[in-house]
Amino acid sequence: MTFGEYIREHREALKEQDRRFSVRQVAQRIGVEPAYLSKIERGDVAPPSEAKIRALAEELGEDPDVLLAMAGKVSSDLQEIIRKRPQLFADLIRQLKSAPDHAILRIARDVRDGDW
Amino acid sequence: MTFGEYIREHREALKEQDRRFSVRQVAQRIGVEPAYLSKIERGDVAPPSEAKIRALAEELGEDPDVLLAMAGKVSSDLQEIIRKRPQLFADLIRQLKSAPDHAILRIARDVRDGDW
DNA sequence: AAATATGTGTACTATATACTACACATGACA
DNA sequence: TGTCATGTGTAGTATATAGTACACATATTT
Repeated sequence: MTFGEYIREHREALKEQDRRFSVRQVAQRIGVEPAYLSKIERGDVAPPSEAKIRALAEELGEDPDVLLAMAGKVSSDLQEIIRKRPQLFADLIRQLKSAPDHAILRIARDVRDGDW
Repeated sequence: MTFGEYIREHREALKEQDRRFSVRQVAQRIGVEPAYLSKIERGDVAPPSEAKIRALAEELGEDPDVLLAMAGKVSSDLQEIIRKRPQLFADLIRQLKSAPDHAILRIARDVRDGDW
């Protein structure tokens, strides 16, 4: 499923219950032209900027990191974290490339709980 | 220290011992015009593409992830790893934002050794 | 039936990215 | 001293990114 398809699907679902989720009205709320959002949803143009994707995520109640990923992007705040300690993070992330989900989850939990 | 300054410094250092490290010759080996490399080193233009930065890292014996970071970029292979599991990695990386170096290092080591 | 809202086609535009090509003054060296 | 290499100034190019503006046919609402 492409970025555009995903957006369209979820926007239309919300529209069932609330007609404020038309292309035009969502476009207005996230600050783009309706024709542009329409083209994005149909894959006629590339996904929009990170800022617009974030606004869209907020509007549709979706996870911004997931939407950014579908758009082929990585959140700029994550990039900044990595850029500040490139060797440490590059090494760790490559190690985790083939780790199972539960292992990554557990590490995140351990770090959060301060078990280190 | 900027990307350009760093490159110039390290290239000049190598040039002391080996005159094959002139702007012209390095430029030729990494596949750019000498004038362009000159401008990069003086910060006259933005850092080059990821591919050229990698070639430069190879040529100067530097860590590509570090050079990419100085250029304000994050390696595309890391971005791809994150994009495949955005929630897991986004969460983990944000957790590790303020973790001390030794903690991140230890996690990477633990993962490598399979202690999980 | 009239007014209004909706989705989309077409045609642009502005800025950034990632360079090349050529010329030229200066310095090294044979 | 002539040749060759060196670093750099100027000008230009191709492609990507991130959109806008307007018009128009088709619903939907009043």
